[in-house]
Amino acid sequence: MESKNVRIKDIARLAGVSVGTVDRVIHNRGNVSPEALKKIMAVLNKTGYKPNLLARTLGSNKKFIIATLIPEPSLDEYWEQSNWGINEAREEWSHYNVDVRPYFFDLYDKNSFEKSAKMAMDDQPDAILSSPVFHQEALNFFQSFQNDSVPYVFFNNKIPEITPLCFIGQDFYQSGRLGAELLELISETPCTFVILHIYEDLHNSVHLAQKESGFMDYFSEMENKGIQTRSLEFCNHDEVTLEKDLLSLVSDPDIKGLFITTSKGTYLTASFLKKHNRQDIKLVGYDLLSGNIDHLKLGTIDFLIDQNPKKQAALGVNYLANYLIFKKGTPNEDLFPLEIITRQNLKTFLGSSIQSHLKSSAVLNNQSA
Amino acid sequence: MESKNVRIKDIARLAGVSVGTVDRVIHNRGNVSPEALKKIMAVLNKTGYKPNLLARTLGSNKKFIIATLIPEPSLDEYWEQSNWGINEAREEWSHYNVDVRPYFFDLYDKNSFEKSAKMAMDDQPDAILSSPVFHQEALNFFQSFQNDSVPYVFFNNKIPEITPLCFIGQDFYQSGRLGAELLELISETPCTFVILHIYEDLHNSVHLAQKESGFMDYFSEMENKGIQTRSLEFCNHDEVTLEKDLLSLVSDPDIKGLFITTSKGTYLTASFLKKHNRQDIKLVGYDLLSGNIDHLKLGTIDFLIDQNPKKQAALGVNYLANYLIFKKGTPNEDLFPLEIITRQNLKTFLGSSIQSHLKSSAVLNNQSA
DNA sequence: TTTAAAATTGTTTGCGCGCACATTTCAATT
DNA sequence: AATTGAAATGTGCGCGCAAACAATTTTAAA
Repeated sequence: MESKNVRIKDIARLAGVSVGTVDRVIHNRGNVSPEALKKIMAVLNKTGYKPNLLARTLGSNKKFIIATLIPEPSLDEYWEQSNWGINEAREEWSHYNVDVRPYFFDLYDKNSFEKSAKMAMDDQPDAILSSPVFHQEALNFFQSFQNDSVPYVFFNNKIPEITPLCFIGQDFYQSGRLGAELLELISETPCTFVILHIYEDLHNSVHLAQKESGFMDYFSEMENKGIQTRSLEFCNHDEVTLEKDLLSLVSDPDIKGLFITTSKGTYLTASFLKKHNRQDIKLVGYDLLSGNIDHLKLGTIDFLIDQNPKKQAALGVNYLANYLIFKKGTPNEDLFPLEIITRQNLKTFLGSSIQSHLKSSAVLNNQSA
Repeated sequence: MESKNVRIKDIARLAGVSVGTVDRVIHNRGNVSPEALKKIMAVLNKTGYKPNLLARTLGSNKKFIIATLIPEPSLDEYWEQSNWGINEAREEWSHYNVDVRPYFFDLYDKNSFEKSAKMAMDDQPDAILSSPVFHQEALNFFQSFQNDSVPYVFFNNKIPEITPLCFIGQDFYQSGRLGAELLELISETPCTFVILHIYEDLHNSVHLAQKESGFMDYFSEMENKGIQTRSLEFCNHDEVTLEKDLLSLVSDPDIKGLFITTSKGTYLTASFLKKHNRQDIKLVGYDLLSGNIDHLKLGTIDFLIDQNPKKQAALGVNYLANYLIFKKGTPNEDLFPLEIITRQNLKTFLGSSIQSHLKSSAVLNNQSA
């Protein structure tokens, strides 16, 4: 019915050379005469040779080290979920030739990033997975060893100046448009919508800016239905200041909806609205943090857009591992579908995040589904 | 830093026996003395031995056949997508010891199901993946070889009387609730919502009934906001009859929203609404068929719920392949997250269905992410 | 020419496992 | 005590490949 898979041995026989020479050609190791090369290439093309990845991995006992560099997960639920993803992939690959070594840094301390990055490099990793939340520091760091050709993959955050092997995350612009659409769908016009960036401090906000563009464009493109938009940044706020600022914001009776661009900001705002009994204001935010889940159930939050930090991180490791071991290419970027969470589908997302759908196998197929 | 992975040889050494005996214990082949068993088990547990799946697969040259049995894809866009998933998984596994053999039957001909099923069995497959759309016929068929212990996985459809190795699909009840919620979110009350089952004929509608329960329960649970519900079945309709029935339905001015439970019914209804300029009626339906995509873009359809037929099918193959080769267990059911598609996130779903997120490797990790 | 160095080619080993097969143990039967 | 055979245990090969290693041929310098 189907021909047996062609092996290196078969190639060698057909080309009239030994397996060693074939191996040299396959791996571009040089020291092959032009004639031999030509013959082997011909056979290789004719037979459509595909190496047996199982055997390849088994045979080579080279160990690969993948360093991961993300914010300390114990301090932040979002990064905790990323870390789950890393650990999951780590576990998957642990039996083979891949050693995933996690490094963490303090989300509020640029120095700690540099320190952890240095420690990671001391391990001489073969690849790096990182979420470069500190723009300038990450820029310095990753540029410094670009010539070392240590491949790296970014997730969650981009650095515009640098092109990693792959970026894994969302289409932030479209994400902003989606937030706008969701608010519009559930609100009565005319009214004012506010896009609100609530973040700790210091971290680069390229992706927040993109969300904002999307949000704004959405409304400016449509025929005027009497929707006003405002943009605000609450940065470096303590809770008291945040509450004060939010109070003054929602005192505007035209405001019917808020779009919060950060996951932590989402539940902070939800708590505020709940406390002041302003559930009339619609709220769209990000991610399945426990606080967000609670407020979604309560109805304080109307929609969540899931960034799926766990899956992002796990996929990052898988891409790199496949790249190292099987020389599989990665896409330049892998932008996840924008998943909308409501009260009624929440449960189905929680269930599957435990036993999720990256089910195929990290080692052999990198390719879609 | 980390101990080298423990091998069978190490187990044997630590337990003071030979690798052969360890092998017998690992595979429950019997013929092992109680003392040896005890010692080996102890070492096995202590070391947390995990077999090297690469080596295991490489060494054994047993070929497995997985038969897939679904409706003819050329006649139906939904099943075409399922078939993509099968082919993708088939390709992934083709280099190894798994041969996926697709069989098709006519969605409108029960006899053809029985015929194809028979043909599939003649191949003596080691496992079967199917979507049992014909209730009684599938029941007969799968019961007949239950004692042969050929494992089978269902996707898309369930048969209540039979428990397959795994069911892959949606939580239909919750799916109905989600449809209800989405309609409610975008409509102004008081009004009437209609849940509409439009299907060809004959196929078992257990999952449609569950969607209906969810839909109805959602509204009956909430405090009365003046929402009426109706349920209708348009079955075995030609286009003319369908149009007539729809016309009479939407002549009721209270009707502000429709929930269509089938993918094909969704674009048929959308076309109707478009043609008669009744885009004021909200429409929630199923799946990314091209007609549905068009009408979602146009705004005739407000929300689509994606059943992800491609991913369901691919995952089904992966589960079975992993089960056969690696003896990996499967969950009893794998219910996908209920994905909501709108105009603004549509693009992100289309992009990733081409190059989707079942990225890990089908062969080695079956385990989540 | 002779000879060493370089370039090219061929051979072998081992990765960890499954499985076929060989070997040993030991109790039951003669 | 000798024989048998089943139960228990041990050994060795091969899966396809990478890489170390060995052998051969070619080239260039003496």
